[in-house]
Amino acid sequence: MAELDDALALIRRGAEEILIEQELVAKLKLRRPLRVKVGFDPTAPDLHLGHTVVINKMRQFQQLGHEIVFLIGDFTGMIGDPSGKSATRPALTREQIEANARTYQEQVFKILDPDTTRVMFNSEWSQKLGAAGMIKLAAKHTVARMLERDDFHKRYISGQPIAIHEFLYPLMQGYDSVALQADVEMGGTDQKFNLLVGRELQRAEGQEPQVVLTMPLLEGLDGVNKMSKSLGNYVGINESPGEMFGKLMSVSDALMWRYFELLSFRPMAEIEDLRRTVAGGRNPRDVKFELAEEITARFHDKAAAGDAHQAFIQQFQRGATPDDIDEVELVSDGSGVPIGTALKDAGLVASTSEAFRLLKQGAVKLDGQKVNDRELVLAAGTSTVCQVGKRRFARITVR
RNA sequence: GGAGGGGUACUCAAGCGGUCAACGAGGGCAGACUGUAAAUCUGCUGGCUAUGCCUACGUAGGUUCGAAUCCUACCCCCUCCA
Repeated sequence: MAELDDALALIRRGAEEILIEQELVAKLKLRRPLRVKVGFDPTAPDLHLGHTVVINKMRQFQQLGHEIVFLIGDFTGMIGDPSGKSATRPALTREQIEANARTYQEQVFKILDPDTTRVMFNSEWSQKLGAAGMIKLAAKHTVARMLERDDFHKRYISGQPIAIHEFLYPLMQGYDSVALQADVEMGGTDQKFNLLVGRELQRAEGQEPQVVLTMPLLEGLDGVNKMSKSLGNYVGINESPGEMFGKLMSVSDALMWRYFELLSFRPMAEIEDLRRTVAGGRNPRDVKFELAEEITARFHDKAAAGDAHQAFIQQFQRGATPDDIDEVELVSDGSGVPIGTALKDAGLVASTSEAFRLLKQGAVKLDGQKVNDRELVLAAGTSTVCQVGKRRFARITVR
């Protein structure tokens, strides 16, 4: 039974909740590959590390020999998951959805084994359901039950709008589980309600209900809010090695351990060892280097991660200018470009007003020299390394 | 269908005829301190080479010397009744 215990330990790692764990144990004992379903919205193929938490868990199931279904919610995508805010979703065309699906796979197969991952689209069965089937499905749930869902409840009592079609989302997602006869479905904790609906619908169809496994929502770089693109506290998996490495280095020491648990492929025992060395006096920064390098290497390669590490040390520990800074060429009428305009046009600041503000605050350096004169003009024919704050650089050449 | 409440900057939230580019909080950015950490302190936080001008308080009009503030219509949201 050691094998079963190991499998269970791996599945439990980082998981928020497993409903119902006893059922999972029973399923594992069957010694057959379990069908593990995870749904993805086809609208946002721009993945960040937060999304990879669940994908990493998929990978673990895959390593244990189970069947992974990567389900693209092209049908449910038309509804739009109500979990988020109330942004109206533009209807996607078939081509867009397929393009997004491809982008997904490119990104996701950096983590998952493409050979043993089944990619499916839920329109395959949802489309056939039709209006009649939809009504039948809707009859299986009550408004009161729907309002139990936390975000519906909150929106309801705080007077936020809830559109009727949003109620359909959990039902359709649950129907996916019925169609697939899923053994396990995973998602973020925000998905818990939807996942549980799947259990009920399966039961209603006489199927054995799926086990629901929720993963925590990864905290973003600020350590407070969940990682999301709109909050700007994310690390995109398509970002450059330098960006990725730098962003990972900016997480707090406390958050670093969370990232280790949810993002690193290292065994937990090894992570515990690292924790002990830090408790014993090792600089947490150095451990963070290891994390940043592992993650960067995953989405790029080992060499790139090493380079990013070196560049990081150069830039921040030695205060040097990074060597891969953006080159910007500005054209003037011969009289040069005023500093405010130059910084704006180079994309270092959003507006000349912001440029002036930052100048006043001493955040602007030209060739390493702090400047604060807003009347300054970058002369034609010169090339200047401009720095705004600690991280924004550009070499501005004026012609 | 009826009655009432509400829509202010990234978010929440004041303001209810001039002193409002709009209090306050959060967030964000910058500076100091550091390990580009966290915590803390300080400043900034609509645009325009600017001691001024322009655009903004749901939308469109109107009243007024002057409107986020008053009036009219419209749009959107919420609550209660049906």
